[in-house]
Amino acid sequence: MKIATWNVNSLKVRLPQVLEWLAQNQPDVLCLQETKQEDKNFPHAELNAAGYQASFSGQKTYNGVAILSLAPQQNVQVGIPGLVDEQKRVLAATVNGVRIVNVYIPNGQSIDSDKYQYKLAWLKALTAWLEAELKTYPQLALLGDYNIAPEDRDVHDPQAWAGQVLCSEPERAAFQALIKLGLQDSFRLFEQAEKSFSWWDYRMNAFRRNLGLRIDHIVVSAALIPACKAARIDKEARKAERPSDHAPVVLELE
DNA sequence: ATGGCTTCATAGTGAAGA
Repeated sequence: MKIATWNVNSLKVRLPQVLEWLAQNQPDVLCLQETKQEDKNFPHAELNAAGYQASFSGQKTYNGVAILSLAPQQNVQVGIPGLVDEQKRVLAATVNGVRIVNVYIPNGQSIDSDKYQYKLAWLKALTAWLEAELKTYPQLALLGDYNIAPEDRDVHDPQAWAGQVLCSEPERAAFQALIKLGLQDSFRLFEQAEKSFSWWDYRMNAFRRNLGLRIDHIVVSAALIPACKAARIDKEARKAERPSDHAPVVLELE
């Protein structure tokens, strides 16, 4: 089973690239973030024709998540139960017995912003929900755009980013709080190249210069660890014409 | 250098992303 996550920064713009990526990679599950598309405009037909079923929770302009899968999805859940949030950032479904939780964690903008406080409160709610979700679904993968670089090695210039949003201690502590639920960052289960990133700014030729951050993750429960076979970031997708600023992250399971 | 690029939105001295 191959599962993946990709912040596509507009599914409308990126649909041809998503279809091409599905054809080339044949994932069992692909979680999308920043679809920026209302549900009424979701491209069912094109994805179905490619062999994929889809659940989705979108809105105009911002946010929006979708889960694409070859196999049927059960117990689809939209949003974090009990959290009042207009922003469409969470979608969960069970596929082949694995609980897939797709998240677009808030960006936070800057540490002195209200959005940063929203991010931290949101992460607290996510963690509380996942603690319960893990009891129901021991085989669980949390995939998505976390908007957190967990360690300095996930940052091209740790000194420049020190204390900044995406790298601040409270955000990293929130990431570790998720890990403490009994989860692991699947990317780090395997040897990886130094300076492996999943996002590069559109500006300043950042991709060509590999000035990036690793902020997209696939974190898995203990029960799934033995099944993990390989993890990688697909930098090729970032080289496309008119790419998303994020690259897909892929985990292969037995 | 608080810029730079891309998207969606509207026609803004734009907003937001990361």
